[in-house]
Amino acid sequence: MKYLIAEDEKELQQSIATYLSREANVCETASDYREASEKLELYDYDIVVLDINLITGSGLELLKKLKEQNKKCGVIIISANSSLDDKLEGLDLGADDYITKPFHLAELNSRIKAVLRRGQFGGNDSITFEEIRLDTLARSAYVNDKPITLTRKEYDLLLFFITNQGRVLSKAIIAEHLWGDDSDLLDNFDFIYVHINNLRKKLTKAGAKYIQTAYGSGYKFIAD
Amino acid sequence: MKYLIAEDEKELQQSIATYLSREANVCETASDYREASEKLELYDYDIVVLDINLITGSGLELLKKLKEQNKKCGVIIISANSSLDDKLEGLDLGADDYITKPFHLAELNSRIKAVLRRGQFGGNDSITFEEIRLDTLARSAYVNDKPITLTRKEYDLLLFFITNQGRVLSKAIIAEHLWGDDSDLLDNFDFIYVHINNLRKKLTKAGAKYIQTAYGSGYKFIAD
DNA sequence: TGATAGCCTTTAAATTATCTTTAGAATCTC
DNA sequence: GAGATTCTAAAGATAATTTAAAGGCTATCA
Repeated sequence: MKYLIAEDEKELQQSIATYLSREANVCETASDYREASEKLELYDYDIVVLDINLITGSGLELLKKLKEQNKKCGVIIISANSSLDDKLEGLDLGADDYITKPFHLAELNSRIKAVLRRGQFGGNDSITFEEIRLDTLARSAYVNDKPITLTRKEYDLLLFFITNQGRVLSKAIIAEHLWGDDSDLLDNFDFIYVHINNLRKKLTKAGAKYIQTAYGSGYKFIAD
Repeated sequence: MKYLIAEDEKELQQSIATYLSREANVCETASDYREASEKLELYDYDIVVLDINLITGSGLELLKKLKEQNKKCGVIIISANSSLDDKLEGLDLGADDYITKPFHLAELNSRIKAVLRRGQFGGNDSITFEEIRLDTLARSAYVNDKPITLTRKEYDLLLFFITNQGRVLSKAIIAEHLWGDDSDLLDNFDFIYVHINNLRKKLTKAGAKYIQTAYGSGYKFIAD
């Protein structure tokens, strides 16, 4: 999972980011309207935590743009005052949930989880593809209802594949989504081969082989 | 796609080139003003990554010249300081985007992709010609919505044909665009025959035959 | 109009690049 | 510190690209 925290109060931003980076693979931040807008244009996120009262521009504006571009990421609004108007307008514009300052990080986290569940996984805690089922709460995987044990990276990789089924995913895209762009690894993607291989072995052993190699460009997850 | 990296810090230049050469067909470099200027005059590029602070001459100067020559390539400026002036001036002069040092290679890559999308493909991820459709994100090709598997060179060749439809493309032009000028291959273009033949076979088999031979001058892609 | 030289098509083999797989070292987690 | 996970390195397998070569086609000029 890849999150973006758009919040201009540096301290709050940092504490949110620190807390959530335990949950997400990649947790990036934006400190003003421009940065947030730019990052949203450049990258795909699963979740955006958006402060409505960004100093340099309205979060609502940003939200509007986001939804016009038809991005599929979930949006959770932070509003400073408890004025209902902002919240309602935000929800009208397509935000998935809101939270009012001050709040507990744990609450934000569980709201995010709820949004992910509702949005990406169709209101369900589990997401399925053919005979594969992922329990997103427990982060566990099943093939034909028999559990298979996956490591964290394997689970993340499988989830990324399933949520992007049919699309060719280059090693660069996979690396960006699972490792972020702040890593030393990024001049050498070879380690991805190993994870692909490990995941493939486990899936194949359980009778599910959907990871196809697109020679020279990446991998794709597809039913034959 | 053909990129030029105009950057005089050797190390940075190399790491950019290494990263981007996974994405582009041809990724050439220029280490000073003269070299960059020369290459831009001689060859066509889809993207130029241009350091504004080239030691031996101003990148802005180069940009100005480029735009006067009305080249259609996308330009992304690298600026060392975060001084807004340089950036704004750059954008004024026709740069398509800018990025400030230090930056992540993945970000540069995403910006390039965005510029290409906006510019060359009219803001769209897929590009069509009659019953052929290319999904530029997935690097996959369809004829009448049925997928056809192309190798990397075949895909690149087809994309080059479609984006230059109707125009006679000499083998030299094709070679320059798909292989660059730094190769040993270039005193003998015969290998292009093989790629043309392979691509033709696949397209014909799928019911699309648009590659016409212009005897003695090249090939062109055209509806009958 | 038919001989010829240059250009193109096609196939197969050689070379090169990319991917798979394994084993073990480094790192993280409890 | 023990066990699991993640990453590195390298050898082997597979697919793509290039080379080479034989034969067909096209324009040109006797």
